[in-house]
Amino acid sequence: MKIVLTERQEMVFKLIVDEYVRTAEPVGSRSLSKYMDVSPATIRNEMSDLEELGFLEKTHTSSGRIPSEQGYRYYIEKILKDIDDDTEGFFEFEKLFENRDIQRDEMIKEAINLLSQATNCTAISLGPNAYHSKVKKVQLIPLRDTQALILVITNLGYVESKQIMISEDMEMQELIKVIDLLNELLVDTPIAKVSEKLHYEIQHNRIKELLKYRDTIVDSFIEAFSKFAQTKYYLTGSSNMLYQPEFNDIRKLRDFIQTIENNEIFKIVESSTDGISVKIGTENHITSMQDCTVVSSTYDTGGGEKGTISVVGPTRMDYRKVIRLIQYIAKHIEKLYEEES
Amino acid sequence: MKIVLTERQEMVFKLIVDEYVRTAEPVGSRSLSKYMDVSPATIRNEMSDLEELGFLEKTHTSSGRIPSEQGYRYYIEKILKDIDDDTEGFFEFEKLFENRDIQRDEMIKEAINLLSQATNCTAISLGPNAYHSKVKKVQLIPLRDTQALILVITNLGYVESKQIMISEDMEMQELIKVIDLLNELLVDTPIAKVSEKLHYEIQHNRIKELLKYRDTIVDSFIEAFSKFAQTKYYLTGSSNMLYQPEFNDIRKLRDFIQTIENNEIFKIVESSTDGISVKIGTENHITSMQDCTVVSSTYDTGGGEKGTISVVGPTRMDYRKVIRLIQYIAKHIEKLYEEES
DNA sequence: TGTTAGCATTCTCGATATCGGAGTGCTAAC
DNA sequence: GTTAGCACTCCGATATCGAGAATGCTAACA
Repeated sequence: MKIVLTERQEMVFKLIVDEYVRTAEPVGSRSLSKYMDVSPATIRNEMSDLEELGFLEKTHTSSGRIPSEQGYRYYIEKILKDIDDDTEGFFEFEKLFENRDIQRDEMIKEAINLLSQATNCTAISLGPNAYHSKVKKVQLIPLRDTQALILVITNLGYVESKQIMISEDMEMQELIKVIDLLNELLVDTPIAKVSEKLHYEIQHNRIKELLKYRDTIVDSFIEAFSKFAQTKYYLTGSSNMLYQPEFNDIRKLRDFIQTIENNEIFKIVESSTDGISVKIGTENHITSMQDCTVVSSTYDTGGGEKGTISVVGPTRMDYRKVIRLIQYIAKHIEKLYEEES
Repeated sequence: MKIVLTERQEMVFKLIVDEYVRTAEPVGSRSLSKYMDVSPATIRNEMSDLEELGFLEKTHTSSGRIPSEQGYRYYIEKILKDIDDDTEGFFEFEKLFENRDIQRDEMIKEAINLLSQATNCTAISLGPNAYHSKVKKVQLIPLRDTQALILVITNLGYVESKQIMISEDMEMQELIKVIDLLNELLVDTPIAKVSEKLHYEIQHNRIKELLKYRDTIVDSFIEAFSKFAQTKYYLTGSSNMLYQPEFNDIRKLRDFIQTIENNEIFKIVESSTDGISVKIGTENHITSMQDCTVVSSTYDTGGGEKGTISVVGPTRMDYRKVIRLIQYIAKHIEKLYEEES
């Protein structure tokens, strides 16, 4: 069932959220009365009703009110409904995205830096990994007598390498043949299918040459291929938000740092669905994040891959600002990928 | 001038350091008397003398004693003098280094993980960067019509890449010529000298072909080269040490986290000289690290490059354990590099 | 001369008490 | 439906107190 608030309730609620976000202090009726032309007593009555509806909470019997999780949820739904596309206040970001001299990955990294600064929260970029791009070329480059470098390059420009030892009983001619064969087999194969394909070919004995070096060369290549599957992430700005009053409790502070260092935070971010997702407080299912909200947006790279931009901050964050920024950045990154293809 | 302590002073001092390291509490005369067969009063007299010599401190007029920076310094010098090479208690590490299936960089990373766990401190691995290795090969790999990947490979097996756009007025034949020329010029040139050499050649007009594409291709290559100069680092375990009592003060905790996130901590580690270096408290010149010690050891990669293994922890750390471990790990990494060359 | 017992003194730390301020809920009047 | 007034609650800052753990000093002892 849908709860409908009166206009004045709406106003009281919005004022409380805004004020609480600004000050981190429970909001009392008297301070609200300055913004409305009714008396504190009237506002108290409204507050009492809003509390009964589940939108507000008290920290103790005679404290002011703070928004509840449900309250935030309501507040955010309203924001998501009328997000504008205007870019007011995004000057730094526009300047960044207009810069043609910076490579895409660098640009994403810098956008994350700006995002964490602008929001005073932790900002995270996740993926995309190269798992779904296709093999473009496989190479072997001799470095010294006993050593060579194997290289794998994908159609999207990802590169992985691995050094290998060359024992004396391998002949260079033979090695080159192996590489040629691998190229023949693997070019245009999606990274995800490489291992499968190699095993298939080996089992069916189509490639006798490969077998001879199977243990060393082929395994090394498989290892190089598997590196593509690692998700690339970048996280920054956690120290900003630690100065927020919600982290005045030293245990919370420590637990949060640990959550970040253990990469637990990525579990939440990874699980986010397409489009914008907002996970408030207990919705995160991690104890040390019960006072935090994670806002994420995925972006599409065109190649079936998705990346994610996220902001982690106290539940008491400037949701409008955060959501607008994330959406803006995600769109622009998508555009970067489009331009390249 | 060299201060000589009596045997009993030596004993009192060592007991105080060990006890303080264990409990993080100032050590009183009565608790020491349990380990020595003299009365607390006698020990108090010794303590008083040791304080006058600058080895001990009080936290307030009637508190027990804690070691001073000078005291730690003395204690550490003694440890450094008689480090044994035995590997007692290093079982986990030995197991790791014996594993032939793991690549060097992965092994270093895992050793750093173990190091931070074993010491409850932050462990850091720095470098080596590829700045002093030599160009082995330069490549251009077409990806799509408008796009190509440039690759730079060094004799030590380092690889850097950069994607570039190919405008329509460039001809593939021409590009290949440029690459050939670059190879001719640069192979065997140390990365550090590449930029200089290119500029010299361009100025002296020896390479007309290059000029035509100077803005795009050559600059992109220079950018790829410059990536080699970036130091590679790995840091882990900062959340362990935050639970130590010296970080009970929330401001210290926050400031320390910030120091780590701002990479300031690397300034200290980078500046460490050859062999084992121990920087205690204020020797670090960073306010948020005044209660910390940084222990580092460099290791030699054989190619003129050096890497560093470091541990950052409270001044009250188990110095013997930390120093032995770091030395052991550094030696083994050096061995890994030797085996490869 | 070195060691030790005894004691006044100092300081920390946790528990308890006090008090002003901010805010609420309720009642009664407008 | 709104508002003034008032009793009540709770927080947080500050002060006070006492127990406990050390110390330094003095004087006695071997």
